[in-house]
Amino acid sequence: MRYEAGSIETKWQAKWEADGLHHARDHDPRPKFYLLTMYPYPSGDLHVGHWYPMAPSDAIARYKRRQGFNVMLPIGFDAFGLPAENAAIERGIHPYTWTMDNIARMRRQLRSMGAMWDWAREVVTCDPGYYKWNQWFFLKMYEKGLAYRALAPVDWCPKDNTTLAREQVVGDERVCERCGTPVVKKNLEQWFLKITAYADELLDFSKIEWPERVRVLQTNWIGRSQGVEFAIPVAGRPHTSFRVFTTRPDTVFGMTFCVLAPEHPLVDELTTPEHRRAVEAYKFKAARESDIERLSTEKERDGVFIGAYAVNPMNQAPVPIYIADYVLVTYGTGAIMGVPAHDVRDFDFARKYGLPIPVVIAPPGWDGQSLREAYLGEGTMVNSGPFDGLSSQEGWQRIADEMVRRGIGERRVNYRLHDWLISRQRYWGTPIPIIYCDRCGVVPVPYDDLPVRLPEDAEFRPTGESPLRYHEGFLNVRCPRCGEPARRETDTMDTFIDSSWYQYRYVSPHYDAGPFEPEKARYWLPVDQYTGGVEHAVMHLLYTRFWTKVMRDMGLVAFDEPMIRLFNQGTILGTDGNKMSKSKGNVVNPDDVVQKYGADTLRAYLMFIGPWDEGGPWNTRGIDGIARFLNRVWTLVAEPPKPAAGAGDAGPSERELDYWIHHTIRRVTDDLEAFRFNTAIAALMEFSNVLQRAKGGPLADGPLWQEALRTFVSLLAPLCPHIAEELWVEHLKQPYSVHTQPWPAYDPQKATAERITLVLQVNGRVRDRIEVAAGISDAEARELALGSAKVQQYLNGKSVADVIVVPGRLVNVVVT
RNA sequence: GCGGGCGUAGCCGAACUGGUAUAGGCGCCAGACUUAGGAUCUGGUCGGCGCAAGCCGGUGGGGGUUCGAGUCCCUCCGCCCGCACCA
Repeated sequence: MRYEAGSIETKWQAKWEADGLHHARDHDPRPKFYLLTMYPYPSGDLHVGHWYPMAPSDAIARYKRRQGFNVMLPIGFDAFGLPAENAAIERGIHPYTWTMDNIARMRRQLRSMGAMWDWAREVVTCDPGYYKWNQWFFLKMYEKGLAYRALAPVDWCPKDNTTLAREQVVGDERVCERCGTPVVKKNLEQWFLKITAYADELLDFSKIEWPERVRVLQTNWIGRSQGVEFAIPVAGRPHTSFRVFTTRPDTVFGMTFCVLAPEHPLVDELTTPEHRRAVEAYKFKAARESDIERLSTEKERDGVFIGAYAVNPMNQAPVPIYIADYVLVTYGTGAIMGVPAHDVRDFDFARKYGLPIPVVIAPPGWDGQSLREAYLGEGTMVNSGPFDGLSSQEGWQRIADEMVRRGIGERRVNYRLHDWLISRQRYWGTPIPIIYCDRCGVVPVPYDDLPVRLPEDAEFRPTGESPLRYHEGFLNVRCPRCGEPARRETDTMDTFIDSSWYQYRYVSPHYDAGPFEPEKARYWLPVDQYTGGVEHAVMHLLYTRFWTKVMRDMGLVAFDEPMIRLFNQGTILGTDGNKMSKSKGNVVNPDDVVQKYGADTLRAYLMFIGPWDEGGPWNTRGIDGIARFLNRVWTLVAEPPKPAAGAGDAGPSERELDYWIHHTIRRVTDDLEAFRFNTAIAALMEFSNVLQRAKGGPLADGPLWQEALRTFVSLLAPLCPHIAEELWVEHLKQPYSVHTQPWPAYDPQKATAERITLVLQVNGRVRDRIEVAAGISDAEARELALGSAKVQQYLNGKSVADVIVVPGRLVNVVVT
């Protein structure tokens, strides 16, 4: 009989479901284990890439449960976002309909995997019962000053006449994904969350076990730098100055110019009439091109003199003021001191415009000549007035002290991290619960009025403008304070808000008195193990850490980090080695694979491709190997031994079979513990090959044989849950369910082979291999090695300098 | 440019703290069973020389440490992924 995956899988899925086998109970004496995999976005483009993160995490969940944990493995959908709205604009389907249809399709498809998801905890973020709490959190943050409104540069598409979300700006050319027009920056009033208030704490990873890679990415993204911010007066204007930030106050005497960002607020005021034309032209160019030009690595640094001069506060030297787009308005103060001798960019700039390049930090052994390139290292201060002769490190502190003493500057820490811009000029997202009243100003929506619901009867215009701006019923509202007519905020929230706290909602998805039920949260939280793609390293994974710290400071949770451990799986690629995409025609549809091979085969294949964190290309032939393996497993367990088979081979001895049982338990246990699914499956394949041989021999059908089969099926169960259940219950006649049986334990004694191959080397080269008892003493091993005829052959009269014995492995005879 | 990672058979990949390189799978070759097989089973499969026993070479190149290096150190080459004028 051939193994019929289809009927077996649907049968057990139905029974598990009916028995509530996968429901995670809130009150349970077992230790809890909260395993979370990043929830999927319900795009219409379903492929096997959705299974790749999911199947192994289900195997972990099943393994952990067998280890005695009360495991929660929830599932939900990241349901807000741009593709739904684009479908609405392009095809006239309402985003809600589009999203819910996709979710329905995905639910069915995901269920066919046979994973132990607790569907009773499902969370869908576009449900008002969910996004109500986004709004609640927003209001709480607003009260604490963590949500604020400010003018900010955003990406703007001049053709569609609308702002674009980050994700809508595509390609190296940074164009609008819909019309291909290059985006520009535009200043708009936007809502921000004050993530920078937590920048320093977010740099502390001591309470989590996350991959080095993610920690490095987050650290760089936050980009902490220490320096001094100080004021530079403008020449001839006693009351005008601008501030600059520097990490090198020790170089301040080398300043020969200043640069303001083109968008700096003082530019217009300081520009002299004869330079206005050039300045305006440069500003225009910078606004239109900065983001595009930035991509060319060899872009020449340029700028424009604005006609005004600044005064170096340390030596009163006047220096020209330029604008240049290499100075960013978004970092530091949007202005810098130009010290060409000790900064690469300033050096290039000074060369281009013929500005002097005086050395103020002498490199060790400096000959007094001018520099060929900027010198960035430490050295001795020169040309720096009273600070001459100091080391640059000491000069750093002394000049900083002097600036503080004179009240013109202070020590400062700057971050690359910006506050989180959450406003989206989009319909399909959580409405920001704010009302604008002409009399009362910015008024938060009262908590009792939450949720602010998205109107269903929205009109999606081809221009891409948010329907909320034209929806009279949504827009017009009474001010909650004075009762006069007012307007709603029409922007919605970034969807990364949804994913910042979804793990908390799974704890009590239907709870109505708060984002989650405190008592249950105390039991389940935080997440013990999180898995997902590394592409979220500096977005979602940073935001959710921020969110947790805010919740902690609100008294909602008592811990500092949302997820203790993190694992980043790789990406599954198409048969051509490229990322799977519809346009490339290399997409593998899991439905087809399940139809042809069954879910267990697909699961095992995905885990067998290679290390989980590396991903890899889909290989159509490779899955045939797994299908053959499961067919052999089926025959092995379900069909009675045939005495005639394997006549020439007596198979393993009883001791050997016992060894294989315990050896395999150890290997599979260690591998699952470390998420090494590929080698766990290889271990099972080896075991099955041994069992195959045993089946033809005298051991078949004895008690040890039965134990071997039970062990094999038991170890296979987390990886291939259906076939294991079928074999366990129907053929081995063991109690339902294999998935609730204790994980097999191994006996370390039995897991050690009785006899081993001892490698004999002469000067590190293998010369002989002999089979010996595993427990052989070093002295015995030494004697056997020296007694080996082959070893003797290589000794050949030379004197033995040393004999190195590695117990259980080898003997190396060193001769001279 | 800076940061992180990687390089092992024809292909995907094993190899724990340095200790038999290439487990397991794919593919390929041969055989068995078959009317037939792209089904199934069995055996073989790093390269060179050799009838064979065996010898030699071999983990991107070169060098080093060590009794012993895929693993550690230096250096070069190639590939992938982030960030990219951050003052």
